[in-house]
Amino acid sequence: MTSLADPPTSTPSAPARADSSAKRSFRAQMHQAREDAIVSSVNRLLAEKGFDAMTVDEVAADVGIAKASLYKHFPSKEDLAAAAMVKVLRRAQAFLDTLPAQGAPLEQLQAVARWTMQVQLAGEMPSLPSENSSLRGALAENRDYMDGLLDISERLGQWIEAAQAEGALNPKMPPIAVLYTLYARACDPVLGFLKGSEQFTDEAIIEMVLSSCFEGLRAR
Amino acid sequence: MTSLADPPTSTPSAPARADSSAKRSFRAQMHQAREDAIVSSVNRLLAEKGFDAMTVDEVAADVGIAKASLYKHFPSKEDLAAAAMVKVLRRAQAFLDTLPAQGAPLEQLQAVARWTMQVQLAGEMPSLPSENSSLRGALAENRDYMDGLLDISERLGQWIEAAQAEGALNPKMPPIAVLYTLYARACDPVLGFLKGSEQFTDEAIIEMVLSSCFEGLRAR
DNA sequence: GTCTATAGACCGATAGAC
DNA sequence: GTCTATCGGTCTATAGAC
Repeated sequence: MTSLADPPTSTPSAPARADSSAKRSFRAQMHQAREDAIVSSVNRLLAEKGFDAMTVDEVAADVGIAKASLYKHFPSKEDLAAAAMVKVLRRAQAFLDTLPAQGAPLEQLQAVARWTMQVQLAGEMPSLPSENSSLRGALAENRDYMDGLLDISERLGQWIEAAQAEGALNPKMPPIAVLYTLYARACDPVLGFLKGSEQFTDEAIIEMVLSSCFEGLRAR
Repeated sequence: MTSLADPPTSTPSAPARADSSAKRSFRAQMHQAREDAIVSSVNRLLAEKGFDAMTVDEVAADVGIAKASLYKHFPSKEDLAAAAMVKVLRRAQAFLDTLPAQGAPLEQLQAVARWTMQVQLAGEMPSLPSENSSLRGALAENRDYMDGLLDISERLGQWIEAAQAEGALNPKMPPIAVLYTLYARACDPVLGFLKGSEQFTDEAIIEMVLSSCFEGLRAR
């Protein structure tokens, strides 16, 4: 009875509007809006407390809906978190799309690192437990997540190899190590530490970490 | 920690090892041995699962004692973790003591970073949740922990400033940022990622991360 | 009438505390 | 070994939109 796939002819009484403003049924819009609100809340809560400390009651309260309604959208807490992770991957992909295709590889990589740190300082970078937890498994099963992650790694990998080929990046470093090092900037605790010291602006913090990442601590 | 049957001693963390025929009662020795075993187990479990995922039942089972006995030694899970943290601080202080006092500051700092990464790869670096959690507060209240952390920060700070003064470290970087960056190496997820790739030895991983930390990703 | 969201009680398991 | 709190997840009954 429950047809998840929405046929285009859902509302019989609704006259087909001009295609310019016409869209899915009112219900579907509400559904989508609620789902966006859920993912947005989860994203923030995940960023500020982490997966284990986040409770689904909390999410429901934050969104302003009943917990049972949450489970109409996502069958488990893991799926909730996975949806948030997929969202940031989509955001990252969208950011990559904005980068000029012919830019210098090194600058592309720096731009990406800068972006991930901005997202983290904005409190919008979900922190997933690096090792343990049921999340690992759930994410590994999630097609959207894995595809997105692979796509991003692929694109960064191209730039890394190009930057090494043209002598901009240290060629002695395995590309995989460079990739992981960049990913690690997204959850670098140094950002939070420096922010907590209240001595620097967000911009200054990002430039410092970016510098230490690419230029190193040693004097040049 | 509340010392119930502790003889009046001036120094809280006495060696207590060499005195086989010493004054300490048999009970006290047993007590100490059990406590060492507990802290050791907590240290390992904390390193491999983190504070939230670690249960005290697990700790009791791992040590091989009753859960109730745990509470004879530590009044709460937080104190358990704090004891493990204090232990690694003590190890770190002991390591700092082994460094030649007249060594080049930069090399001292590199040696410290290398040591923390070795400890982490050995699965002996307890990972504490950087932000949230009740642990933060408990640690901030713990005198031994705060004193040890301050002492280490002090000594590293001296080297950092000395290294900058002699032009070995980038003088544009605030010392506090350098300090946090070095601390962050102790919990750098890149080590685990690279180890998981099974392409490198532990030594190679450490040298790569050490290089990226001090030399930077960019070609020199 | 039919569908769906809501509020809130409710259950089972687990973990910390004692 | 027991108590108690919490949390993930479910269920029911009511209300309202179509």
